[in-house]
Amino acid sequence: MSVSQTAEYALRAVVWLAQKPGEPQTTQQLTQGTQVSVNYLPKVLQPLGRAGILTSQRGVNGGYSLDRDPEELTVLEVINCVDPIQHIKRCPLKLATHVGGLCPLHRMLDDSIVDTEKRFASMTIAALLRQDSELKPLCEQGPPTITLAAPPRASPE
Amino acid sequence: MSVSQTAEYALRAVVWLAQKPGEPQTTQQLTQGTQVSVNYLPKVLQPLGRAGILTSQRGVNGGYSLDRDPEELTVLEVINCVDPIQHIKRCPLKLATHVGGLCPLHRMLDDSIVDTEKRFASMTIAALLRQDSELKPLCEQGPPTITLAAPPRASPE
DNA sequence: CATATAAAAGATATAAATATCCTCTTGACT
DNA sequence: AGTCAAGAGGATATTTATATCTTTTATATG
Repeated sequence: MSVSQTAEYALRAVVWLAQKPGEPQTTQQLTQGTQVSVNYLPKVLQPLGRAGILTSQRGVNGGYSLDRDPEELTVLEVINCVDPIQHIKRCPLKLATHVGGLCPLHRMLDDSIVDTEKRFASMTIAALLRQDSELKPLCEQGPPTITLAAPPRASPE
Repeated sequence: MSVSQTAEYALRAVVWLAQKPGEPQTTQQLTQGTQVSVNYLPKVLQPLGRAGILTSQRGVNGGYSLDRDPEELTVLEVINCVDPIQHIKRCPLKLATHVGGLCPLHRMLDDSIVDTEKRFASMTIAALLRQDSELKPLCEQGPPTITLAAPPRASPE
């Protein structure tokens, strides 16, 4: 994939939270919504918390909530938070004469990185939600809260 | 990086071989030219051989040589050979209603993969060599063998 | 045909990414 | 204050990617 598994998990979580404004989501709920392992999810969310993208509340009725306006939050920011995109800045071969520039091969590889980065920078979370798609991000078609027609008792696994 | 280390190594090797037509290169020579570990290089080159991108000759005066016209060989082919680019074809969450389509999030991630792929597909090895750059791919300007001659190069890391 | 050379192939080691588990701390609400 | 829900953080496990090492096989050349 173009981004790491962890970064993709982070995006899932942020997109999910953006669809639940004002409703702090517990790890259980996020797991249900994003299909990310309940064990791994906290590890993914912590850097997002430190970066101020989301806030977490402990204790009863706690959970995670998005702390940024989805209109102003870009996909790139989320990715860079958990798994920063690395440019090719110097010649990986450390050739003496290639200091300060890249040869055509590495120039091209870096160009593709820059392009991807631009795409991610110009895409906000809100834009994803707003998209005219048959499919809502991460959601089954029915009301997301009553996914299982069962009480909000998360089933194990 | 946008491509795996192994894929980047493969590109280095192919670019190097393209600059040495008619001169089979031993692992030693390729190592010198590409700075890829002499132990790892064969592992990288073998899939390229199986795919008919290069040929190898054992024994005295043996080595690897490019078996394809650089004008017709794309960066994508080389990459796909050692580390195929994977599209997002199905919803990674396995949502029942997302069969046959991608939600905006995964649509966007896949779009970026497709874009990268297009760039790689439209770039030939010959185009890399032909590029009007100060720097030749992988090569020092002077004779590659005398890398450590120059003293006044105490540039920053 | 013997020998030196060079790649192929397999086995093993190391490092990094991903995932799991367990304990500690926080905070809301009695 | 006591209690319990819920995240934080550390330690560990697993998997995958990367790298190394050793043995085997092919081949040009004397």
